[in-house]
Amino acid sequence: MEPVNGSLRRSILDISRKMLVDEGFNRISMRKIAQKVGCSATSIYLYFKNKDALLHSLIEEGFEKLYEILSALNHPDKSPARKIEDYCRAFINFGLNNPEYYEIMFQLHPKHMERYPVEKFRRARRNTNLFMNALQELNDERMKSPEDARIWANVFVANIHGGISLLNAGRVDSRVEREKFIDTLVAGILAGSGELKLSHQT
Amino acid sequence: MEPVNGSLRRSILDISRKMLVDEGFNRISMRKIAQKVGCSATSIYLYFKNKDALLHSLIEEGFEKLYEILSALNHPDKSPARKIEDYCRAFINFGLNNPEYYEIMFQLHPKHMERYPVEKFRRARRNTNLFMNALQELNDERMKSPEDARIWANVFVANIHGGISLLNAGRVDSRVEREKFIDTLVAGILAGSGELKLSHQT
Amino acid sequence: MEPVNGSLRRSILDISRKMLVDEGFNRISMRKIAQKVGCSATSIYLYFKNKDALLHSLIEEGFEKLYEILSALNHPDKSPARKIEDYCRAFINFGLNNPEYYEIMFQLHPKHMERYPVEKFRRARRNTNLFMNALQELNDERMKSPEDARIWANVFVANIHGGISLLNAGRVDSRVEREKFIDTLVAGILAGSGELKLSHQT
Amino acid sequence: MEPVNGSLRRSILDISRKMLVDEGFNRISMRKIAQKVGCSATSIYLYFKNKDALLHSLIEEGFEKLYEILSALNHPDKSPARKIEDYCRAFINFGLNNPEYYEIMFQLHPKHMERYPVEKFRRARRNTNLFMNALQELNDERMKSPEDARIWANVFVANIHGGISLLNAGRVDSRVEREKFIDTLVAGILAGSGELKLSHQT
DNA sequence: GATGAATGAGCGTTCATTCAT
DNA sequence: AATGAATGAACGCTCATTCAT
Repeated sequence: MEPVNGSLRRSILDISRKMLVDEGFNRISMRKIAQKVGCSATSIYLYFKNKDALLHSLIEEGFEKLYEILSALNHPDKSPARKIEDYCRAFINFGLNNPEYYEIMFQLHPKHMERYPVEKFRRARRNTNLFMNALQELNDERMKSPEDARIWANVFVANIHGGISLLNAGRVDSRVEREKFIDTLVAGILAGSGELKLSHQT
Repeated sequence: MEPVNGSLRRSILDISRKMLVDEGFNRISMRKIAQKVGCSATSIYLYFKNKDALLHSLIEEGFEKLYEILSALNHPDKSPARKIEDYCRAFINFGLNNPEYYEIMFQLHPKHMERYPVEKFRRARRNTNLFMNALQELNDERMKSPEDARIWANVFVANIHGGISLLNAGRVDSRVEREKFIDTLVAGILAGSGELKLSHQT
Repeated sequence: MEPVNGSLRRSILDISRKMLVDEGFNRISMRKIAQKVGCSATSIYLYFKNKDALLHSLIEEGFEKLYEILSALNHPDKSPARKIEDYCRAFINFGLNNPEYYEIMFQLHPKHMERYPVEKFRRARRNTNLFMNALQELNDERMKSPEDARIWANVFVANIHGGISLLNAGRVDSRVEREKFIDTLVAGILAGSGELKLSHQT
Repeated sequence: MEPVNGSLRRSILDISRKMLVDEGFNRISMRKIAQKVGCSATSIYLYFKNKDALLHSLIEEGFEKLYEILSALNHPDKSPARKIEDYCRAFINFGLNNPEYYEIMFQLHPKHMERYPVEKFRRARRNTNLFMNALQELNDERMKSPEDARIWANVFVANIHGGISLLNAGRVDSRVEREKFIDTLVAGILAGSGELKLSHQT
């Protein structure tokens, strides 16, 4: 997968990622990427079989990046509740700061991406698993079984995702302050699982 | 579903709505719609000024339909908690049963739809307002101010939306039962706002 | 040629003539004409076989109109030199005030208008003939034969046409005052045929 | 004329120039050009940004070509009167022999060509300036000021243009011999400016 | 490793025109 | 006398991709 000389490949990924965030997936074309990278459109095909393959690489990188961010918060001396809150906030920040990235990671329907090997989406699970593990560390009886923790972890991710998605799509009532919305969203998530509470009031 | 006679406009709406979910907004073309409808591409322009106008009509229909469903649940003799739960479940059902509508209603970024009059999205508020009103009926001190109720209503919608979105996108862990996921999602939402509880255990 | 009820036909001609001047021949469509007239596009076909036929009618009217203007200047008690100058100025005014009209009358290549019966262009000759007749009234020996007068008449029209054409196309040096250009153009024409002079200096 | 190898750009220019006179600017399409050239419509865009840019190139080439022809006649040991007559005849020949160039150079209204940078039309001035310079070399008091010479130069060009335009459009009376018409046109121009005379009688 | 040349397919849209009523 | 419904053809243009070098 790695080319002999990786620098051009790297540039293509970096630039197309930025363009993705700035202009949206359907608006970027191989031509435009090549132009910004400073190579010919043909050259992209040396490193990526086609546009889809480039997209797949971006998705993978996205999941990787998010996992790096979240797993860095997983200090052993942190309370599980605190971990969960930190995960939530970091997840939200990631989604808001990389909206188009986020779109291809979580909103792209597999049907629209048939060529993408489904199993790769499982990488996303690693992120959900962080939530699951923290939930199991809680002494909550509802979370004792791994099945329950998994369900709740998926629900948490869904809640987070819903917030990011509506914010990015501009569908949150404009009279609601962004900050308060996020705080309430996180508070709701934590409360939802039972005894969790926000670590501080804002 | 066939154009047969008269309502070609209706056929165009129905078919393009269905195509939306199968192929995504940017992948459907006027030609393809026409082909499936069984008319010429030109004919679409007899009923819709352009592609955007067609999409706008679909969005409007979606909001209208959802509001019809939710507002029908707003019986005066129902407890506010029960109302909220009913709203949640009906909302989720709508999203899962009409993924085509859902995608354009909640996932389409305004940036990609610049010509859509933003004010029309305010129709969506009517749905959020149903939640808000029910929340204010609760004797929860956190919901006393309309501002707080509005925030929570938006958070609820975000939570619901996140669940629908991940389910439709096939991003919920396949080991998690769909039913349980939905129940937990709703339970989490209700618990999130404080004293609310599921009306029945599953 | 006249329809039973001529009013709609009249409206179509008037409006399409105005649109022609305002927007150019290729920019007007049957649809747009119909819209401005306030009838259906189909209705235009009741009075004109097709778009070309409508254009032909406009051309005919143009020649007719120009002839009306020019022939009105042909008073018997006017000197031939004065007649010629009056013709020139009236011709120029017509061309400048009806630029698009003018274009279809004088610039439209027969090749592009194959369906237009060539003989109809002979109507335009009536205008040239006014010049020819006036030239023959002069006691200029060079104009004695009708052949010579005809040549000079055609040259005069060409000179006038050249001025109108360049002015309308914005191809006259912008540092040259429009008024002076026209005066010099007319002076040149009159001098060109020998002893003619401008009736007044400006 | 065939694309053969290398200069596809050249073929596109040549062929579209020829098509221009046969079919008119608005009637030629990128597709039709491509078809005649023997390449794909897309390929044209490799050499010209869009249809307008192609047209602009043609216009520029036309002005360049005409200037080459006229300026070659500007020998220092030639009398100004002779220069002017030579310019006239060469100009006319150019217009009659290259009607395709001519149409886009002098007949295309800026309104229909909004994107063409107006300043480029100033190249055409170089041609008018040749007339202007020759006129100033005359010992004609009416031409002493540069302003007057400029006006007369523009009038000369207008006269020439009118003749070419009507000839090319087939609007000169068919009973008039082409040769005589041209001779008379030139004679008229020369006489128009005062003491100029044809260098020979035909 | 990199590219310039080239293309077929497709896009949203407009057009003149026809036909049944 | 007039029209609404419908369409085939064409438009300028962009796209992802290929291929010879």
